[in-house]
Amino acid sequence: MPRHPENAAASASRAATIRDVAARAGVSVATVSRVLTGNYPVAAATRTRVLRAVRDLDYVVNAHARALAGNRSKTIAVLLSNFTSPFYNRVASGVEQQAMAEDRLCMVSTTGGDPEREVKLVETLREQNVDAVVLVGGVVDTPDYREHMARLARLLDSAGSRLVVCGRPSPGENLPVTVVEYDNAGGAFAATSHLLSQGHRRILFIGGDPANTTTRDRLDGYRRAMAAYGIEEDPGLVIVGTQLPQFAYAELKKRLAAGPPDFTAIFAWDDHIAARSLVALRESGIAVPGDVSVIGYNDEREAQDVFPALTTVSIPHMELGREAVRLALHRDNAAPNQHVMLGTHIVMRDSVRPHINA
Amino acid sequence: MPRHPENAAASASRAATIRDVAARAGVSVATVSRVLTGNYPVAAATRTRVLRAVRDLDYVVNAHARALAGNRSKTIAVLLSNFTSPFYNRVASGVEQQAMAEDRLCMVSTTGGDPEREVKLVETLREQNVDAVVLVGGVVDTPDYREHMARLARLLDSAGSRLVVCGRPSPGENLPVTVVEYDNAGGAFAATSHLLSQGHRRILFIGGDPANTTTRDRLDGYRRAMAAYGIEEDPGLVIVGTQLPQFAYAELKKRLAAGPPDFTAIFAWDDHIAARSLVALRESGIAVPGDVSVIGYNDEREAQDVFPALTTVSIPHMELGREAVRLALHRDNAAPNQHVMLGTHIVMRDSVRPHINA
DNA sequence: TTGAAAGCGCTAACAC
DNA sequence: GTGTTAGCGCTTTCAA
Repeated sequence: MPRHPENAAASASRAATIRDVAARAGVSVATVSRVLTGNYPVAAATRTRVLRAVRDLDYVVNAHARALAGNRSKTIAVLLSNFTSPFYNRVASGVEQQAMAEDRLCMVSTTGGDPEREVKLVETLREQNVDAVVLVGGVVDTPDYREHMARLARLLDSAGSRLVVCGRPSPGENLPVTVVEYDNAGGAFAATSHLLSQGHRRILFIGGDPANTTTRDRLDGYRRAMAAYGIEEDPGLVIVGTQLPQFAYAELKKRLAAGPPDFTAIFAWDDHIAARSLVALRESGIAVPGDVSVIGYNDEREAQDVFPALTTVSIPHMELGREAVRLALHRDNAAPNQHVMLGTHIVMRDSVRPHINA
Repeated sequence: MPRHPENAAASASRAATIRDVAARAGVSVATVSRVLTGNYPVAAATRTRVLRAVRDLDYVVNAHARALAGNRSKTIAVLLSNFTSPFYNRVASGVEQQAMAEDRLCMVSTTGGDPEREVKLVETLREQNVDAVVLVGGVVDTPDYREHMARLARLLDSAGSRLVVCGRPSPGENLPVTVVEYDNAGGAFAATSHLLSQGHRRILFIGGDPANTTTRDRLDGYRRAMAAYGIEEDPGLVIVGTQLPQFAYAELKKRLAAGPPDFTAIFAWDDHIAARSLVALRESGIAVPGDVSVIGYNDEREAQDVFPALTTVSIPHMELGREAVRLALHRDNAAPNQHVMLGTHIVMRDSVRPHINA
């Protein structure tokens, strides 16, 4: 039994198309299209009729047909290493915010930190015809990987899309890629300098995967600050391995079990590691900041809730994401590669105290 | 100057299409399509030639054309209230995991907790022809909102898509919607009962927006547990308002400044609020769990890092997300509405101690 | 100001 | 096994 057209939308087995709208409004599909895209003058009366038909039929354009017919797909893709790191999420949040402001949809996927999977996802995103692909976070930087990135950048570029890397170094010069960094090494330099200015000389660097670019840069800042104070590096004061908090926790416990700390301050790779270090310290009967000072990185919410509240390095996460989208969408075709670096700053709380007997 | 076809991919202004591949492989587009979708037998030699052409041209299918030509778009959409809540992220993580396992892309957007924006986003997602839309997290449940949801469910359904609500009550019976809940009230009941079994009688419930369904359920569990112990409710022991940690912090400080605590335990709306409560308590010179016990909800990573480590209610976040996708994709058309409820459990740590002088 | 019609790139009958 | 071809729903010339 045929249904009344009035009821069609609510129970139709097939979604309404532009043709249905045109028929109902008594105009051509072209006119409907014009009303909907709004890029062409249409008589007011006609527009009203079309709009009414659209409402009556619960019509929405088919984004795929629209994308196919020439327009881009109006989406920005973000690739994170995982969903559960507040750091990445805040960047993603910034991306999403700006994407929305620029009338784009936002698509988030995770790579699990696996470069291979990252490459494969970019392929898939290429299929989607996205406006830009934003890669967030540090990575293991091998020549092989760089080569892959370079290829992806060109591929995306030739498809009218854009590769943006956010919080990681450029995969190379003269590539059609947008780089949005924060001053990672600078933040580490500042954190270490802060500790040094408080009289600390034996500063333990803990956490992070040494192959990771983020670790490399933070370690670099740490070393430069030490050198600037004329302190030669003690390799025994650098504990790296993985960026898992439990790694740092276990290492610290082991070290503290072996004897009293041979350091007066800790520069933790990030706030999670700092938080777990606080626990290890407390369990070993060492007071913070009484006996040992601790400084973190990232200024995560957690930093305010642990005891004592963490002094840490704040990164402009959201702004990183926003800038990524802004740059990718409004790029100047004359200048193929864009590169900006955002600053960081220290947030002082209660986990650092001057060291007197230096 | 025309380029060599060999170089075309790297610098073409136009991405390769299936026709280019067909031409290069010396076959028809249909054959290329068959090789690519793999749903039809093709001679081995032909397949090899096609695959080579694909590689040579850096060809990837146009997802929009494919979606338009009949297939669904192979994407799952997730709507969160925000990106920065670990709770939502873990659910999103589960969704993404399962989506990937089912060979789907995952699209995440945020609503800022605004029902109106949620509705608008679902519209946009409808344009995208997604396989399913997963709505995560509690919401302000008004009749108006329910009506909207019902409409969206039908709309999505008629477009062959599926609405999944995750961690919030069903918008109504007999609707083509999948509901994946966790036992929110049950968790609150267990948490409160745990406190009661430890001898606590004056238990402060703190945090949450009373209009929010999550708050409603947790408060319900709290009350049922109190009633089960024959304790009549003291409205002065329920502090609700917003789910912002600073709200709970400020309220608690105010109350503690006015005099010694008139409660021996706190049931915090979530772990963030519990963490901030810990800070407020510490600042007011009240020992935890010596003077006051605290229990949280969600078992966020933070729960392990604060001092003392929080006893809390664990929710199967990831499983919630996975189940949402699983159900949405493999639904039985005969049974329009699906509904599952996952259990919660208490994780005991150091923030609860028996209350002696009860 | 509006309509007709030619694609966009792909899949899936339908032929051979 | 493989090729031909008719759409999928939309945008956009080109005409009127």
